[in-house]
Amino acid sequence: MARTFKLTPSGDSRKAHFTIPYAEVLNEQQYAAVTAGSGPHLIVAGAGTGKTRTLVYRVAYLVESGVPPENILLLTFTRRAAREMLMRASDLLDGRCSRVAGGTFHSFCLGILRRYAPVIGFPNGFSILDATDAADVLDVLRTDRGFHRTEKRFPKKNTLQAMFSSVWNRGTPLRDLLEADYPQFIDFEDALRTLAHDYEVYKRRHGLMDYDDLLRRTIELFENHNNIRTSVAAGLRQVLVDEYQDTNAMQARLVRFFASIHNNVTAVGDDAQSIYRFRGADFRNIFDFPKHFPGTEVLKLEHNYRSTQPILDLANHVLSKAHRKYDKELFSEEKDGERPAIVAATDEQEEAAFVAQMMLHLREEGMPLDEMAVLFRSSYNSFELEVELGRRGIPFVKYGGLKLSEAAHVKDVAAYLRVAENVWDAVAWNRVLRLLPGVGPKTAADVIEIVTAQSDDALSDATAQSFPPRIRESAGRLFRLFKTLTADGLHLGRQLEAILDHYDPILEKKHADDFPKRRQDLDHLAGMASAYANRADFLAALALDPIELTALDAEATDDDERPVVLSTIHSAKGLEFDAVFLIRALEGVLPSAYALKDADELDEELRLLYVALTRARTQLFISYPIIQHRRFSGDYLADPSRFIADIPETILEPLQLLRESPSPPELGPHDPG
DNA sequence: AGAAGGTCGTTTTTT
DNA sequence: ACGACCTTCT
Repeated sequence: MARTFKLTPSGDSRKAHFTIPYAEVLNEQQYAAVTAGSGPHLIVAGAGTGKTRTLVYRVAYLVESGVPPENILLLTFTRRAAREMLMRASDLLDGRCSRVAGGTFHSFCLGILRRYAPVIGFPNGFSILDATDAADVLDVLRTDRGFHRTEKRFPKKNTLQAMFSSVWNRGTPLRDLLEADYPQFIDFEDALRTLAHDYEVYKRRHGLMDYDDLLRRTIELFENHNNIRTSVAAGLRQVLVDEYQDTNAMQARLVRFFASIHNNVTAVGDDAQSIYRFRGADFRNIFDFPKHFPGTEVLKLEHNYRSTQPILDLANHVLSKAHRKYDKELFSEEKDGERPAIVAATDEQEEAAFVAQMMLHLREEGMPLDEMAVLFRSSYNSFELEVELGRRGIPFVKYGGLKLSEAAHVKDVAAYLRVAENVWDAVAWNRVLRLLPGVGPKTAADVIEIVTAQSDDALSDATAQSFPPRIRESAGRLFRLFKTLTADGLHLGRQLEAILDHYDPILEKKHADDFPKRRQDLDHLAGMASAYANRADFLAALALDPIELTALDAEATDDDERPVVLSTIHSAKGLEFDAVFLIRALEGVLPSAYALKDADELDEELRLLYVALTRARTQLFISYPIIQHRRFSGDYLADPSRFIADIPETILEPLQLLRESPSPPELGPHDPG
């Protein structure tokens, strides 16, 4: 490691003129965190204590203290979070914070790798594989090796992808992972190693990186090329990390690299809100922070400004039931407020009717719709409610459902762009070739072999002529499309037009039933594309920025009233609302059926509930259906979640639904007395 | 042989 | 609504 020599600020910058009255707008603990000096800092912040606000002000403070914005890095959990925080910081300082670098670990690493990829044997224009793409590659390799014809059941593509991803994200050797989580596949250890090796070779050969590669290849780059590590870290005078409790070992490692020159890190997190264990996150990371950064100053934020005391009473009560004890007790300045309510509905439809009707009631009392949120464990938990809201004309957006970028038609269009960007991208080739009539797995594989074997002009006419006669014509048209796309200086919007011309008839044939809806999505996509400077940026955004499908719909409807939010609890992290409805509080849902046998996993489900409850400012409703309709197993009686059973009525108030007979169901007012 | 079409069983959370 | 798997068509 290079020797370092620290310059102390000169007299001038020390007397920086501050335009923001920090001491007046922040409480004492926040002020201490915002104005903390150099060196490593860990801010342990409970839910609703102004964590985001503190980070925003710290960014502004650093800029005002004379740190150039481009030397500050703000790492957040989503790119949306980074954008919002930097916008707020910029508002505080008339735009001066807009040049702060911000984003997710994945997007920041992507930027580094784009620059240095050739150093580790990848093209600058390497493609990014999402989890589905990665699984598809593994499926091809699995078949090539003949593992689909084993006597005993061999793991399927999605399982393989999950297994290999866990090895990296959890830092567990394959053997240990198999013993702990996949004992049924333990005999295949050697075969799995072979497959993992094939996968590495394949990605390198075709210029592909999956999500995990973005992190581990950056680590590899820093480890093997000290000069690159030094030059990147030298430009990062301040590193701020949000949601530190949800980082995994690779991310913690990256933070150490980023801060390895200046040693100025501010990490913010709450161990009680760690909810990404399945992705290798470990809340213990947050306690290891002081070990990794000697001399860490630990600061705390404890005053809750978000929720009323009755809501915090429930949250505290729930958390106290955790296996592992948290020394955490949230207190609010707002002592009054309504008790959270628990509602037992007869079935999912009644639960949906209750939520919809209570929303309309709150709206009549003056609460804006976009100050209400419905939270749930899994994205499909809201299907009945979506129907009900549609019936009543209540606008909504849904976060955490199916992503636009994961829809088949969007992946198809992206595949054309990917081939244009990286002709060796076999995954994209496979996709576009399979769209041609008469092309299945075999023909596609043969064509990919021919194309990727060309060293210079892969898209030449000669290449096209070597294809089987039956696809020569359609492949020729495909090649002409790629010629158009790669022509110099063709605007991205034009490129999408060319793709849609080619793709339209294919889409119409493939999805005759819902062609107009899908076509509309693609028009949105083309509209979004024009905001990007080039193909690579657009493709990166598509791969790393989740674009929710219904969020697009909401923009399109141009309604004057902002919509209600429907969200998975995971996607609601960091958000807050006046009223929160938590639906499907059932055994097998929250906690998930997958988590029932492991104490650590159960604790994570409980923290998930804790996160959901602490999103609420003044109103909190928990509900569950007594009878669940299951499409396959028929109706059955469900048990309320163990986490909310047996809570004293002084903390969680039962709310009886009264139905006016015969129908439609009419609901009683919140407080009948 | 390899593509296309039909049927059955199934759904955690995300970069 | 989607994938895995099986059957039928070219």
